[in-house]
Formats: sequence, C-alpha cells, structure tokens
Amino acid sequence: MAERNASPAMGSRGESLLFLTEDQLRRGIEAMFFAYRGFTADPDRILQEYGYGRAHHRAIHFINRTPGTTVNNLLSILGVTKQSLNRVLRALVEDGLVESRVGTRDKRERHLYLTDEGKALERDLSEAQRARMRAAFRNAGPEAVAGFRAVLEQMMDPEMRRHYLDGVDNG
Amino acid sequence: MAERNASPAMGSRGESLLFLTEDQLRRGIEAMFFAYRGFTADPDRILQEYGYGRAHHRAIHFINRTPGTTVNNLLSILGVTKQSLNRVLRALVEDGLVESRVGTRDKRERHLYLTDEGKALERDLSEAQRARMRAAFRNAGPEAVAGFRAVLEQMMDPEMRRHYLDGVDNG
DNA sequence: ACTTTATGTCAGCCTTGTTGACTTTCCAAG
DNA sequence: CTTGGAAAGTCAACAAGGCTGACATAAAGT
Repeated sequence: MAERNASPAMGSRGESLLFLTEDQLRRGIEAMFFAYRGFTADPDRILQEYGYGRAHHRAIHFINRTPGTTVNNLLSILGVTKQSLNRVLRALVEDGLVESRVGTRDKRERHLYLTDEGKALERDLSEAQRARMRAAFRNAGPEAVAGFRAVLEQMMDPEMRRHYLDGVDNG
Repeated sequence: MAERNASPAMGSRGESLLFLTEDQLRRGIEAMFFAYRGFTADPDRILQEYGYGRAHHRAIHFINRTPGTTVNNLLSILGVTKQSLNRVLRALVEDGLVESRVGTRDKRERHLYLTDEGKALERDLSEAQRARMRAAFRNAGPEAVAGFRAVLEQMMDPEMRRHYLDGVDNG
C-alpha cells in the first residue's frame, strides 16, 4: 500500500528514480520471463534428442563445474528433493554419463564425476547455451553485462547467492 | 570448435573482450539460473496457498497486462499448447478470477478479463515479485538496470522479443 | 457450399516435482 | 562396543503442467 500510483519520479535527494516505477518493474519481470525461455531453448532441443530434460542438464552442469561434488551439495544447489535428484542421477549413471564414487574419508558420501561421454554432452549443451549468451553479451556490450550480473545477483536468495559466488575461477 | 581455449582476451580492434571468456559466460549462465529461482520464489509461495501454480500466474499476469486479450494471443505469448492453457484458464474461470467474453466482431474469439477477485490476486502476486525486483534494481542502480534489460532483450527469441516490446506503456 | 480459423474438450502420456516410509551404510559419541 | 544419527538409496503414490492426437462446434472467409 506504500508507493502505489506509479510515479516515484524524484527521490528525496533529487535523483531520477524513474527506473523504479511500477511499469519499469513490470518490464523487468517480463524481461526475465521472456529471456529465460530463450536461455533454455537451445539446450532443451539437444536434450530432447537424448531423451533427457532440464533436470539432467542442471545436474550435468554442476557436476562439471565442481567435479567430485557430493549428492548433498548438489541437493542444496539445485533445491530439489533427494528423490527427484536421485531419479535423474540414476539415469545418468546407468547411461554411463556420470560416475558415482564412494567417498574415501566418509564412505557414506558419493562423489560425482562426468565420464568422457558425460563431458561430451556437457560441452554440447553448454556450447549451445554459451553461443546465445555470447551473442547477447557482445550485442549489449561490457557495461550492460556488468549491470546484467549486478541485478541478477541482487535478485537471488542469499543461499543461492553464496552458491553463485562459490563458482568463481578457483578450480 | 572455433575459439576454444577460453581467452579471446583482445579483439581485433584492441578492445578488452574479457567479458566474453568461457568463464564469464558460465557465470552469466549460472546467474540466470540462480536469479530465476529467486524471481519466482515469492509468487510461488503465494500461489501455493491458493492451490495454483506458475502457469496460473503467467496467465493472470498477461491477462492483466492486456485486458481483453484472446486465447490465441495468450497462446503465442506463453508458448504452450492450447490444451495446457485451457486447463489453466478453465480453473481460473470456474474459480471466478477470470471472465471469458465472446467477441463482438468475431464471435469465435474469447476475450479474457480479470474479475475483481482476479485483480486482487494479481496485485498480491505481482507486488511480491515487484518488491524483490525493486530491491534488486535499487541496490544495483539505474545503469545496471539498463544493462540488465539490454542483455535480457538480446537473449530472447525474436518472437518473444516482439511480445516483450509490445508491452510498452501504451494501454 | 466448402475451407479455414478459433476455441474447447477428452484421453493418455511424460517429466519433474512432492511426501512418507523404510533400509543400508557408516562415522562418531558415549 | 554399542548406539544414535547422518548420508544415501529405494519404493510407492501422487500432482502439476507440459505434450500429442482426435474430435466437436461455431463462425468467418472464399
């Protein structure tokens, strides 16, 4: 019920706050919706050929990013139940794309790795997705990319932000 | 197979193209993934209370954006089958959130409107989503917001971009 | 009169999410 | 050494929301 009627035009210090109007926010919401569709479109096509879905892509992506990650760690990144993830991982292991090694320190844990075949599919999928991202970044320019990432980071839940920031070039 | 080994460091005209490295692209991909989760988290919680899902939210959003829109138009925006959309619309009409009026010029068409109850839910949902978007925009600043939108627009499929650009403040 | 378009609907299938219950393995504290 | 609890796997059942295919109806267009 606060600032309803769409025109916070000027802030208290006189900056233009036009970018915070209801209409601008709606535009941002729709941008997310439409862009996410594009973002997933190319991998979805490839996955379909293999009989996999987005859930498989997500698992493959994060196993590739952090080889040897445990099931539990993957669960907290993906935010699904272990039953859901297990179904996906079982398929990937059975099909020989993922290897599940019993932990050495803690033998309850399973450490996940992509096989060569898994890496090949990962490259296929992420190259398709990167191609679109690359084109978008190039057309928009480096400053836009910085803004893109700044806004997205702010949109994440804190726990997701931690996972996101984890993924820096450290291994 | 083109520019594989992650370092297109400098472009032909000498600009820094560091923002186009494989790693930067992967970061962008993960930003989209994690941010989209945050983007949908708040409405998802509200929808659950009403026994609805994201599909209902999307229908409600675009009916609100363009009152009187036809089923066909909604189909092309949402990119689902009429059977899928119909299931959702039927529920919303039965529950009295959406009104479906036979067209006057073309009586085959159904024009869709939110009822007062529908508008109330729409406000609930979009206010939750806007609150997060507003915070993200405010923390990131106007220039970042411009970049955010520029990149997302580039990421859309052309048809989706048209729908996105349609939604300018003209009604 | 015939064709096309817009919509609705029925039936059935798949993926991917959920909960709940149960087992096995195994580290670690008592 | 025993036991509690964490990590993992598995089974069953269910729901949302995608999909395809087939078919019905009304109205518009040719």
